[in-house]
Amino acid sequence: MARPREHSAEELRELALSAAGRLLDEQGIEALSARRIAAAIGYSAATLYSVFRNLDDLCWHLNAQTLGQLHAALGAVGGSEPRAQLHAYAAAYVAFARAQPQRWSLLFEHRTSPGVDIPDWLGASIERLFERVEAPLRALAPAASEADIRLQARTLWGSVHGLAVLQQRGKLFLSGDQASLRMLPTLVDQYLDGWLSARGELR
Amino acid sequence: MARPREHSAEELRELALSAAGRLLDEQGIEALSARRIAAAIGYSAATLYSVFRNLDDLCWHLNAQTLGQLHAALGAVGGSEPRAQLHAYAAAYVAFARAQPQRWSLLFEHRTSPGVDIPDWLGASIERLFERVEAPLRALAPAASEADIRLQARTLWGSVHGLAVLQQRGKLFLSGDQASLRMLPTLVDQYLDGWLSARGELR
DNA sequence: AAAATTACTAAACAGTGTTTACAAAGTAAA
DNA sequence: TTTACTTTGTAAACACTGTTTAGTAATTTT
Repeated sequence: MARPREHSAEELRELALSAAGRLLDEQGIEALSARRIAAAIGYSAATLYSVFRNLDDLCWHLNAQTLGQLHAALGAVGGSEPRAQLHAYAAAYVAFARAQPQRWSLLFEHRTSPGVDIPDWLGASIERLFERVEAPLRALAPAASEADIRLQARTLWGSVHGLAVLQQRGKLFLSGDQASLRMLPTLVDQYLDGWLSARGELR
Repeated sequence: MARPREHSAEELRELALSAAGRLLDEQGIEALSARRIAAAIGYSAATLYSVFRNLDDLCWHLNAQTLGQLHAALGAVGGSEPRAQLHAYAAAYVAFARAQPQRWSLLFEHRTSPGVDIPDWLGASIERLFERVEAPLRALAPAASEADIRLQARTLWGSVHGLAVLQQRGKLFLSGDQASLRMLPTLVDQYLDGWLSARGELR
């Protein structure tokens, strides 16, 4: 009963997100402004506010996309043996951070206004990252309690994450360039060895 | 031979930094604007640019202060046995991140303009963090090569850093509140066990 | 044809970092 | 003492930012 939309709300969201993703990849976080995103899809900045609550909201949706890509990347690693699977996960995780530096840093450095919490669906998606790691851990130590598996998964993955963070901060922290490549298997192997030997399941 | 300064350049830097630190602690990163910092010390924003290259530069100096505090906190941990010392370092590191959330996140999340690298003196101060960890590691495995010690120190510290990062991102990543408290000794112990048992030096 | 409804935007507001032209204040020379 | 010089510090401008609002233009319904 009134002027029809140029694009549906869904389409608009999609357009804005893909334009924002392109801007992010090509020009970095600084380029993510309402006016620039809008201009890239031929709309005015104000229109974005009809499909996103604010720019933070748009960033969360961008982060959801990124998490999807990360899940896809992790899903693609072929795993025969559990330990090899964990190595592959860790390598894929760090490789993703290296290949998508802008998206990855938006994912973990995007500061929301104080008091505003991360949306639930995003937290749940992050939780799934940890769960991925739990399966191989269970296979490695079938007798371990679920609580221990959860703890081990989060500890191991958190520490892998730490290496990814330091890798991104790059030259400042690690002297050599391939340093993080050597660090990663060292971390995973030694951590698992320590865990399994304590459990008497090392072989 | 001209109008004397109200405060010397050194004093001004000092004043601005302490005002900025106060703003940061009390109102968060968002409050770190040139006009607000300047107003807090009774100057205009433009005056800040006579003692700092830009606001990024001011932030780096703030980060240098923070690193100083962090070094002090780590220096205060009494260490008898090497393994206990490493535990104490890790606990102090994570405790610092928890006690000074704003300063800590400015330290690691402060995005500099692309192409602008972190100043050398700041990188050197970060390097000293790693070196702190090397000493106990050397004591644990006197026969280990220097290269291995360096690798182990950076891997272990990087992973501790990862847990600190996830702790700060808080509720989203870890369900329980004291989860990171249990994760930390688990990580350190298992990592060391894995390393030492591979070297045949575990006892 | 008139009325109603919706899509979209221009413009405003309050803020940001940073630069620049300038006034004010003091010292040094005359 | 007056003039010249030098330096400090700032107001104001510029080009941005996120966000809101008032209003126009386009379309459908009556």
